[in-house]
Amino acid sequence: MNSFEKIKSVLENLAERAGADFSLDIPESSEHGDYATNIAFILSKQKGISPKSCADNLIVELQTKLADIVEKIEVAGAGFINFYLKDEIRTNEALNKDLSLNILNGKKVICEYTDPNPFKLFHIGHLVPNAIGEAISRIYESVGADVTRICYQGDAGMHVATTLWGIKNMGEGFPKENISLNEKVAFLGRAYAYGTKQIEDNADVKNEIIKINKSIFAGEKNDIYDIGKKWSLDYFETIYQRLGSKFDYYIFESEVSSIGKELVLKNVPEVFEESEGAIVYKGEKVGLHTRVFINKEGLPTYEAKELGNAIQKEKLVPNNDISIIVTANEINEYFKVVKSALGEIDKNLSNRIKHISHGMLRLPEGKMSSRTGNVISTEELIEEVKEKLKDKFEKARIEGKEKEQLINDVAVAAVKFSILKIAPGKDIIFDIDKSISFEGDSGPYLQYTYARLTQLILKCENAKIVNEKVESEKELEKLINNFSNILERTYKENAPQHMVVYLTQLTRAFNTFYGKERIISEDNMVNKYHLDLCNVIKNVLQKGLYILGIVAPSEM
RNA sequence: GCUUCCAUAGUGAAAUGGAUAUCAUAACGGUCUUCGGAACCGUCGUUGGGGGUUCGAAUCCCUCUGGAAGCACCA
Repeated sequence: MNSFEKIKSVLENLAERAGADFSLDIPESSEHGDYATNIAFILSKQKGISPKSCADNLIVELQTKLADIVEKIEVAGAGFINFYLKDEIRTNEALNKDLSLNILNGKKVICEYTDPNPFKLFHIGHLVPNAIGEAISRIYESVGADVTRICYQGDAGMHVATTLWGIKNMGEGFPKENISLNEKVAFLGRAYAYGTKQIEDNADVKNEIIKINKSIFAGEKNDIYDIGKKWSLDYFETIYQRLGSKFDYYIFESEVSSIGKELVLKNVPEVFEESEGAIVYKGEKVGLHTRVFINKEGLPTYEAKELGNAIQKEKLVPNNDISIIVTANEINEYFKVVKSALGEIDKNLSNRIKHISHGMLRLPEGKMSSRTGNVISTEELIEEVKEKLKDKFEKARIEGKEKEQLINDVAVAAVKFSILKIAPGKDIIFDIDKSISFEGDSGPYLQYTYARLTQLILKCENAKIVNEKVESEKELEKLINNFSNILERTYKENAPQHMVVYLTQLTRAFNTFYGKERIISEDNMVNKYHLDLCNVIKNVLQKGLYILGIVAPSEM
C-alpha cells in the first residue's frame, strides 16, 4: 500500500462513521503538500461547526495514525488538510514506481475509430478521430482492458455512387494501373467533386446517381467500383502505417447494410413505423427527433447501417463489456436517436455503447469540405510538416531510411499532440504554421527531451556511480508518483489531454532539473540517486508517449 | 423558430465544485565557451454581461449577448 492509498484508507475510516464523501487530491501548488483533502468541509456540515475547527480536531487523530509516513499535517485555508510526506517515503515510492495499473482486469473493449470512406480523400479531418481513437485504445489497454480496434468504412451510399457517376461523366478517361496510388486517389477525389457539382446544376443527374446507388446496394457486379475500392483501401493502409494504427477488423457498410435493414424491418411497427414511404423512428417520444432509417427507395440510411454495424461488432467480439465509438460531434444528435432505437431492440447492447465525439478540424478560413475541393489530405499535411523539419534534422545523428522514419514520426507527433492536447468535443482551429512550430509545448519537445534523456542514461554506463546523499528532487518525485492518478483520470474521463498536460509538466520539470544539476560530473561521476531518478522519468515518459500514440525515439 | 454544444491573458489551450485560475506562444529582459539550445530562468497579461445556489463557482441553476452543429429520406 503506498502513501496515497494509506492516507485514503485512514480518511475513509473517518468518513465512514459520518457516511460522508470526500476527496483526496494531489495539489497543484507544492506549497500545499503532497496530498490534500477537503474532508473537513464535509464533516463540519454534519457537526455544525466551522470547517477550520473541524480540521483542527481531525488532524490530532491523523497525526497519530500516519506518523510513520507523514512529516507534517497542517490545516490550511478555510479548512483544507495538507499532508507532507517524509522525504524518504516520497523518494522510495518514486524510485520504485510501478507504472502498471489494472482497473479493467481483462475486460473486452471494442474501439471503433477513424472511419474514412473509400472513394473519398483521407483528409486532415480524419486525423482527429484517428489520434483520439488510438489514444483511447491505448489508455484502455494501459488500465488492463483487452481492446479490439475496429475501423468502419462507408463503401456504399450516395458518396460512392456520386464518385462512380463522376468517373463515367467527367470525361477524363479511366487512369492506367501503373500511375501512383496518390494519383489514383486524386482521380477519385476529382470525380466526386465533379459529381457533387453536377447534382446541384442538374436534377436528372441525381436520379442517375440514385440508380447507381441502388445497383451497388443490390450487389451488382461493377468493375470500376471494385478497382476504386481497392485503390482507396491500399491508400488508407499506407496512412495507418504512418500514423501508427493497426486495426483488428474492418467493417464495411456494404456488409452491414442488409443486417441493419432486416433488423429495422423486423421491428416494425414495435420500434419503427412507416411515414411518407420511408421507415422512421419517432424520436420525439424520448425527447429526440424523427430519423429516417430506410428511405423510400428501400435503401438503409446511415442510421440503419449503424444498427447493422453494432450487430456486426457483437459478432466479431462476442461478450464484450464496453463498445466505444469515436465520431465527429456533428452526428451527436443522430447518434442519440440510433442509440435510443437500438435500446428498444436490445437494451443491454445499447447500454454498453459509449460515444466519444470530437470537434471539427477547421482551417482558419472555415469548414473543410471535400465537396468544395478546399481539402488538405493527411498525406499533404504530413509531407508539409516533414519538409519544414528537414532543416532541423540536418545535424541529426542518424541517416538514411531511419532518418526518414524519424522525421515522419516527429511530424506525426507534432500533429497528434496538437489534437490530443485539446479536450475531445471542442473544435480545433488548425493553423498549419502554429502546429509545426516546435517551440514550447509540443510533441517534438517531448520527443527531444526523451531522446536526450535516453542518451544521457547511456552515457552513464561509462561513468563511476557514487552513492552520496544529495537533496531529493521533490517536484519530480511528486510528478512521478502522480502518474497512476493521471492515468486513471485520463481513462475515467476519456480525456487524453490530462496525459498531455502531465507529460508536459514532467518534461519541463526534468529539463529544469537538468538545467540546474549536472548529472555526469566533469570527472565522470554520477550520483546513484540522480541516475535512478533519470531512469524512472525515462520509463514514465516512454509509457506516457506510447499511450498518446506518439513514438519515443532514443535519439534524434 | 426548435434542440444540443461552446465562450478563460494579444493568440492557442488546461483546470474532479476547492486554496493565489495553470501551460504555451507573442513581447521584453536574462542564463550558457552544451552531461545533446528543439534547453533553462525572469517580467507582462485572463474566466463575455447580469442575477442565483454554496463555507467555496471558470465549473451547477436562471437570464442576456455572441458563436458552432443539427433539425426526414447524404454520411
